[in-house]
Amino acid sequence: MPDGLRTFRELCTQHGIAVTHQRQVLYETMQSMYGHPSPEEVFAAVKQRIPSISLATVYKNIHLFVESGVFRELSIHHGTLRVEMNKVPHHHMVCSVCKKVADLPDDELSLQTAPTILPGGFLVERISVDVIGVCPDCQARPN
Amino acid sequence: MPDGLRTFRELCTQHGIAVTHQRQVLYETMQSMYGHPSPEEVFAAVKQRIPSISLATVYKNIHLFVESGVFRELSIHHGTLRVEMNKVPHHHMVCSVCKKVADLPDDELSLQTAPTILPGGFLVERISVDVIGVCPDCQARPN
DNA sequence: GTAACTGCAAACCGTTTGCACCCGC
DNA sequence: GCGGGTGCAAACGGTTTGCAGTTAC
Repeated sequence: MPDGLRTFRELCTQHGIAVTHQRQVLYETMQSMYGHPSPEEVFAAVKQRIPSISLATVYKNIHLFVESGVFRELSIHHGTLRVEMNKVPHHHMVCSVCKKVADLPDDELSLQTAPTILPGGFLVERISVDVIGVCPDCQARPN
Repeated sequence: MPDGLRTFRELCTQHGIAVTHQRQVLYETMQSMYGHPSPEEVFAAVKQRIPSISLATVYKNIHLFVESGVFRELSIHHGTLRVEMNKVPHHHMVCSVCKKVADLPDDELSLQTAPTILPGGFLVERISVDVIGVCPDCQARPN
């Protein structure tokens, strides 16, 4: 049995999901891609190894990977445009269950003033801190 | 001239945008709403004062407010699902121009271990730090 | 007067769903 | 053999666009 498959098989067992060819190729492809590609980009890449794969399968499995803890969602957001109207500097508490966003006063969690230019040449405008967790409502609610 | 209009007029002058009735009501409504409502929710609220307003106008003006600096987008993301495949703890540099996300090693910007439960009863799982700014490519590129 | 703004309807695009068939366990 | 996975096509929902009429400056 090739190494890749053995490893992937173990990973699936660990996370309680079934092993399929599509799943394995998807996983390997994602691992090999640089940065944070979109589902469409992943789809295009996987298609080179499995031309018949469908975009729906890619979506279903990316979600499965995220739900089962193999990967993580980059940013938890509502999927719709949200705007900041609070002028006072503050951070956000984002509930990973219900996705609600609450403001967190700056002084509960202070952060040093950042350097203006980071080593790589990135020009810093501001730093956004999201505290990800579970809000009181969702803690109380039975799952 | 009522106070609200005078203030809004000044705000528009400051940000270089024209004053319209829809714009003013939209602004006031958004200011008065709690949290971070979606465009649909804002639309529903504004409709109570201007029943004929269209959703397109709401979208156009929210974007205008964001572009001209009256409000700020809550989270800069691609508008599509992105997944974290890098297991090493790190933060992100998000370019506000091209929206690209690059990883930032944890040690360039360290953060104290967070309390597990915040004063409000929020259960913390992890803290996500985004450094928002302009990437080298976009600094070099003529606007 | 003219450029910008509004409202409408249609188009768009990323994502999800229902279903018939197929495959892993 | 059965339950879950796959591929397809159609549906969905949030957002954008083109356009004709209207308004701000």
